[in-house]
Amino acid sequence: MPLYALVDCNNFYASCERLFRPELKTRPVVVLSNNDGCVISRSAEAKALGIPMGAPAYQWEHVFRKQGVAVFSSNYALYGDLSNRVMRVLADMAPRVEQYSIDEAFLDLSGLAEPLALCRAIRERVGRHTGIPVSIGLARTKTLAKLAARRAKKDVSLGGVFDWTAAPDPEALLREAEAGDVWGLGRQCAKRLAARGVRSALDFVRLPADWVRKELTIVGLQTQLELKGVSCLPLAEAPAARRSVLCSRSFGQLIEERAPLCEAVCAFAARAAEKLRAEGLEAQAVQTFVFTPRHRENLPQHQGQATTTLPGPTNFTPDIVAAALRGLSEAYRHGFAYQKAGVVLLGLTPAASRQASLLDLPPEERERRRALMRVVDGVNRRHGRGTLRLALGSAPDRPWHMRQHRRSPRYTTSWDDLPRIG
DNA sequence: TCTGGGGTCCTAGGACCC
DNA sequence: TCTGGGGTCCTAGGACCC
Repeated sequence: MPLYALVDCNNFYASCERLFRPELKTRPVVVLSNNDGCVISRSAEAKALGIPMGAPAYQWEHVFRKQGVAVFSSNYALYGDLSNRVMRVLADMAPRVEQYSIDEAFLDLSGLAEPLALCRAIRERVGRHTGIPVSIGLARTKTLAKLAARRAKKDVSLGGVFDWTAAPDPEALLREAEAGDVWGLGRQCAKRLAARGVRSALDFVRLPADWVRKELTIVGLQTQLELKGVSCLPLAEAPAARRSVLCSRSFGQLIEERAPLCEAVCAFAARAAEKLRAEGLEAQAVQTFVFTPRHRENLPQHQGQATTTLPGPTNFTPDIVAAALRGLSEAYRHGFAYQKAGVVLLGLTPAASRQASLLDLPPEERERRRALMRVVDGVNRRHGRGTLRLALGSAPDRPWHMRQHRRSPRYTTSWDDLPRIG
């Protein structure tokens, strides 16, 4: 019988910020999204203040001040590094690990003699080695393991680990879970289910399978089976090949003019190409998009999108930037105030297994370009992103750069930011 | 003044082919 | 008079996740 554990870091970003600021241990902590836009992580104390996930920061400033909430801009260098440390502990202790997100991992514990004891040991060691508190759920399927971990997090008396397989009355557990809390049943789904009188996970399990298949597609049916204890989602140890690379930002202020949009798109395309090279990939197509703000109906709305196919797979920044700018001239309409733009790279293939083509540049020229990109990437790695960049005007301190006023130091990944003692 | 960014998968519909 | 059917591939849009 299959057996899965889900290891979930508690309030991950907030916990990371707290690690290097022990005086915040009992204070409410929140972490804001890019652009300091909305709340994306909350400590238990912040949740207790009623600050919801996704809350726009400006609407809660008064609460932050009055309640002494410690507010941080997101610091992905820090979170990524701590995530790696957590994952290393898991890899050391569990036979098979699937990193599911920056703060979660599934473990396959099928056939182990003492899975519950192992989970407790894992929780203890992750805490001791990294300082990050985790909750662990143990169950026959991934979907049930998610629910179990949720329960482990909510009910402090469980000591951070909950074993669904040992529950005397699993139906009662499903009855207590809301349908919308089930992994795979999102907001739209929950709304449609509610209209049919489905409130709890148990209600959902009891729906006729053919109705679920028809109305919620194969994905909904899988979720239903998983809740019944039939495992449909295997552990994915090797990460799936990446299908797209995206770089997009909301601007610090709205932009109407073409020139600053070009600068932004140029910077996004260059950053996306950098990611591509870091993973040894090439792209076959470049998509550019622009959006006006979603939340302001009084402004004229426009979403533009255009995809440009490249003559052959490439990760050469100038080619990708040029394609992105061609896309922008199609996507852009004069007279709209844009709030966000982005570049997506599609049709990804490994650079190493490249198909030769008649349209290819001569080998010397291709090698010259590769060498150029190697130098640019090397300098930017050592001296900071954007040290070397195209001269299309993507200078720092532009109006489209994001706000990030409250970022913590890069304690663990930058020598200059090492914590000082005394 | 002010509401994130980065991914995946499924489905429907059209183009194209034989 | 009468105008197939089945397969594949691609894309756009929508839903989901963290």
